[in-house]
Amino acid sequence: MARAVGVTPATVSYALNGLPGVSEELRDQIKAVADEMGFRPSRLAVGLRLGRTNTLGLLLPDVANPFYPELASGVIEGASAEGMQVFVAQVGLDGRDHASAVSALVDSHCEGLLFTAVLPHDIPMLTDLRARGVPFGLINRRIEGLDADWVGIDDFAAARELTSLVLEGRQSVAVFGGPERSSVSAGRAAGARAALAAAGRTPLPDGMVGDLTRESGVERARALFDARGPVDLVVCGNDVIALGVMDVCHERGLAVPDDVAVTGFDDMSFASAGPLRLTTVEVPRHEMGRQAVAGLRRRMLGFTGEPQVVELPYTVRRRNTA
Amino acid sequence: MARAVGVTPATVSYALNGLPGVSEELRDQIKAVADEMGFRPSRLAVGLRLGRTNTLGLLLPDVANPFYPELASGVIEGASAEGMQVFVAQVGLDGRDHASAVSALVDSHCEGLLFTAVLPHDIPMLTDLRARGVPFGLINRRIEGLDADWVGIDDFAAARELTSLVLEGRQSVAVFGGPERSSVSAGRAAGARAALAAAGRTPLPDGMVGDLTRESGVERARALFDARGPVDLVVCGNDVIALGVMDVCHERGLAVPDDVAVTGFDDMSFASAGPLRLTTVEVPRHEMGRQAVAGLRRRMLGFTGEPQVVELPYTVRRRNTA
DNA sequence: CTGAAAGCGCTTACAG
DNA sequence: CTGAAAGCGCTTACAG
Repeated sequence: MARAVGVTPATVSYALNGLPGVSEELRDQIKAVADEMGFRPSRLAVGLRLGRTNTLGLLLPDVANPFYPELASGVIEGASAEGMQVFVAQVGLDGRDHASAVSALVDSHCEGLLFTAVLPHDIPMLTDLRARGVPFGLINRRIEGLDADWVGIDDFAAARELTSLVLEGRQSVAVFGGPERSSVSAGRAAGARAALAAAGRTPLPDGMVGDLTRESGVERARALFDARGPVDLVVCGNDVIALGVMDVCHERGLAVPDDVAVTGFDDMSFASAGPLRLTTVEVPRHEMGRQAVAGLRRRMLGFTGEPQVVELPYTVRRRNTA
Repeated sequence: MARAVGVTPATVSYALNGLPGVSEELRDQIKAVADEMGFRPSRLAVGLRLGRTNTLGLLLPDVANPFYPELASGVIEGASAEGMQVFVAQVGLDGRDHASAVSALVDSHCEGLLFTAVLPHDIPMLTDLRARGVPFGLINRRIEGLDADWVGIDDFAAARELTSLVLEGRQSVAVFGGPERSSVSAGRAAGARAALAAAGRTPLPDGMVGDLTRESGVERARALFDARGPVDLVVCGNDVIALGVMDVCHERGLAVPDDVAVTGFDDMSFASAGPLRLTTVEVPRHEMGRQAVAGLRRRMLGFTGEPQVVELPYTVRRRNTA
């Protein structure tokens, strides 16, 4: 490329990066030739030289839960708008493989990492990351005892609001939460309990903890109905669990919401499919991704202030399942 | 790192890469120190030196359609199993931004690219890519007139099989396909038509082409029912369209499948939600991703044979909507 | 068996 | 205003 114009690589670099020290005429000529040849600087070489790669890493748990792809979409879109590229790595639902995924990402000189499913046992890995000076942010889940940038919603308040809204006239209430150690699931379950407590009630002890899957919803609903017959209301930790609960209602001939009311959480696209129009909380997944990138970007640019906590607005959607 | 052991970087490189020319004793010592210090070679430097980055790029259209995340999951999993990392880039539904996404990926020295939503107008971009020696593969959609590695299913046969299966007793049949230029949508629509033709029938001309979205399903169903009243069967280009059609059936008090039968395509997880149990075709999305990586990997390793076409098995799932 | 040197493709002080 | 040189962190022929 340099040879084509008859100058040194240095001059090309100056010209293309708009630095002073090269005449306008020559600059234009170099730019023209670069365009013509389709010359583009190697990001590898630039990264190595500058120590800045414009790359970030995103860690996602498995994709059976459509929550994550939409979050990822926000991250990729936000990154792309800033000229950054995104390595996406996949980790187990329980955060298995976090460590190896992280080291692969760090080896590739990601300038920042975004985590979407942290659990308490990830603390050593994260403090190690911090010690190595790699900025990171948490999306959705957070960890008690680890101050870090975080983007999410107030799951407690949202669950309390949703539950209060549908509680009227419902006596026996089950809360089908998610994994015990997930801050998000814990917040949602606590919010539901708080709403019940405000009405002077306590939830049934059945099925409070479990996976955020449809199968888990099915299993827990079967066990619950076997043990207690149809209950009045099942508050679910996410829409997917709610789907499983409604599968069981259907299988046992129970009408939703007349016999059993059901609420979800997240407002996935399928939550309002056909006759099934789930009462749930809309979580701004895409925006969470964008905001997380914005925060990480600031860190990458050297911001060293206090951990930033971004709590986004949610929307309770009352439809026809509760 | 080299200094810590008191040898040159060269010796460290030899030791860590298991090359001959360094005593076992020294090798062990170097490995021990490397582990202790958490030393990991910079992928940037290795990439620059070797011209091999162990990185691939995946281009996805927007994620509203849950088809793609599961495909992406297969790609990421397959790549990870081979020690490769994946840059994920997002392009518009109609392949807008393909060119700029591709050049960003190429700048980052991706050794191969995987496309999931190519259209005929992408041909120049792809031939240019080939001219530059960057291997690529197509998943799901392909393009007539461009020989390239491809992984997918036989959409024509699957749609024909599905349609024949549910055709009995259904007189007026609409086919709600996807975008005209998508090979996948075209194949599915043609398969449905072939099944109809075999029964001596032709589809209604309404709504044959449209987006693969729920909104499009809603709009087309409304227009169809307005024009012709309830039809006997609507064959949809994917599950999401089918969802929209069933929304309209519900809104107009039409029973599925008694008044209107509906079929989908893809078998997304929500396709069998509660009372809604869509008759559809299961597409092995995850496996498509894995196979595409395997094929691309061979190319990256220098395989230059004929374009490889991998047609994966599908499964027709007859449930209760048709 | 080990060390010194060149080079991957850039950028950036530093001389001219 | 332009060119020669060093260096980012590695790997790999090439001498010793």
